[in-house]
Amino acid sequence: MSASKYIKPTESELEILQILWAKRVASVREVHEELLKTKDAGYTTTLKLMQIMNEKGLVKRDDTSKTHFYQPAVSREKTQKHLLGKMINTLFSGSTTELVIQALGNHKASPDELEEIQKILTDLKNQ
Amino acid sequence: MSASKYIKPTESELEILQILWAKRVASVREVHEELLKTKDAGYTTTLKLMQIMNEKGLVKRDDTSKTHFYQPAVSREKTQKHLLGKMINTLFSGSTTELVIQALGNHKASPDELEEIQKILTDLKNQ
DNA sequence: ATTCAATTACGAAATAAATCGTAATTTCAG
DNA sequence: CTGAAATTACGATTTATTTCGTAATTGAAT
Repeated sequence: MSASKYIKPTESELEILQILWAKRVASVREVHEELLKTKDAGYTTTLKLMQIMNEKGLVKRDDTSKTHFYQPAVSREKTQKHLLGKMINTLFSGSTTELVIQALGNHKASPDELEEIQKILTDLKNQ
Repeated sequence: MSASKYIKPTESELEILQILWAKRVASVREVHEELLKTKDAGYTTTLKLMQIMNEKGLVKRDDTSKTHFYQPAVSREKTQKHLLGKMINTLFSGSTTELVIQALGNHKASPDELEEIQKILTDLKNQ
């Protein structure tokens, strides 16, 4: 039973993972086009990053055809959980409540979203 | 009107800021002792980091006496807001709601805390 | 004044992350 | 088969971050 060490994606790697989580699978070209919408880097930079991510086990690569296709190899939820936990510790003195309050305060949510949160909250209270 | 660029603290800098936010003011020695509780680094490493943070404007230094005293020069709230916003964007597709749900789901809160969150939520709903 | 302990200053090295140029490879159209 | 276009491989460079050794400075005790 090996505890398969968590690999923390870097900033750039997260940007790529985000795209892969949305697309499920994509070529370097596709990811790169998407990245260009928000930042500016060369194609080979994206390629290299994705190759490194493959070595690290952050993505899986299908290289049966000329154009390689990449998929996330780490789940969005687990990654969120890890990084959120870390942020709670290093920035909110370990208080989830503090983070939630800060989040709700700064970024307005729609009535629908508030209802959704209310549901979760009610569930938790009734447990 | 210069928009005084936001400086993103690095991981290590955040650890130091956390300590300074709690203590309000501290010497390098004090910060270092505190750091040792959770990590392991040399004294001059901490010193250097704090000197760099001073240059960056992340902390303010009082060097009237031999032992210099440092204070945070960036507010905890603003830093939380920036980094939380960034995380919401790069990890929760811009959805605060998703983050809140994830946070409430993973890290259990006490009844008191749930009440506190409930208050905020009720306020937001009644706005 | 001299010495000692603590501190700061400085610079360099080690490590990590991101970037990109160029060469090699692959595929497909002709 | 051959050439062109696209892609991958590789290595080097750059930039950011962290680490630490050593020298200089300070202040207090004697």
